[in-house]
Amino acid sequence: MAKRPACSKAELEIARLVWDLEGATVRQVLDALPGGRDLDYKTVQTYLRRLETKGYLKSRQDGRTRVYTPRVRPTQVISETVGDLVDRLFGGEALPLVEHLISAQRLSQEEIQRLRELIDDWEAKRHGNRK
Amino acid sequence: MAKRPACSKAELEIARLVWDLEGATVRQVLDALPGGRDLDYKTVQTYLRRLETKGYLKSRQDGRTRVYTPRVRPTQVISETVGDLVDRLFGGEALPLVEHLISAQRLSQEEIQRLRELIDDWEAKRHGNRK
DNA sequence: TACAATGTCGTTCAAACGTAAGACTTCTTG
DNA sequence: CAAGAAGTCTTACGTTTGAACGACATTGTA
Repeated sequence: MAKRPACSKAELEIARLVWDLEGATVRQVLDALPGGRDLDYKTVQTYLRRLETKGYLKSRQDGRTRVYTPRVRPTQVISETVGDLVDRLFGGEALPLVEHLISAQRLSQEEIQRLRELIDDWEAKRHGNRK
Repeated sequence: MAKRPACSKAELEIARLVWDLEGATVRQVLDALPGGRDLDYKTVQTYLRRLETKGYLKSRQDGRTRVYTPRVRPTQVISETVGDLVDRLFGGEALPLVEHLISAQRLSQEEIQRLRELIDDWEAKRHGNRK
């Protein structure tokens, strides 16, 4: 698959918002920025344009405004990004990352509870128990 | 705490090796690079120097060679880096990251097993059983 | 002893990043 | 209708990043 140029941190942040919004205009992205993150309209516009030329988004003109939509699946990009982080920061091992999340209290008690359920499900599925 | 300048992806990769080696020279880092990652001696040297000026490492002269050692705790840096990723890519939610690791098969079956044990331990500790 | 290795420190250099400003055009509204 | 808000597309620009080169000093070894 033709590899598109990597997408930078700031761009990634913007791309995620477009995914979440399932397509968005500059303004919608701007409004969706988390409180505290204060970017200029023009800046967001630049990131969106770059994301398009890099192949992460596509866009269509809707009247006077341009609407950007995903062009590659989010999971794809997430996979690449997380993979890179795991490689560089944990030598390719994913488990230490999860351990970190737990010990650094990045996961709340409820989330850990939820995680356990996820694992249970996953295992049930794993060694397919009859109906 | 006086914030040191962020450390880049390539620098991070090098820093991690220094932590793992618990202090290292340029050559040791070079030798510790994962197969496939082919950097010039000078390049590694540059990254180490930059990591020092950024405050992540310190160094002492040992005879003719310079030995670099950690200056900030690895967990500190991991925390910042992972936190940033989680913010930008998952809007601050850590659980989706773990979900991704599981569904994208970034964790082997054994690791998931191991993870469950970790959670068990964590919970046992969590609602402190007397003694 | 001569010379290839191995080190050090300072420089370089193009590309990518982060963040916007300019110059216009087109709606919207007092 | 006049003026500002909201868009578009282009261009800019200092800083980092990734990756390495040069010049020079020391060392192990044929």
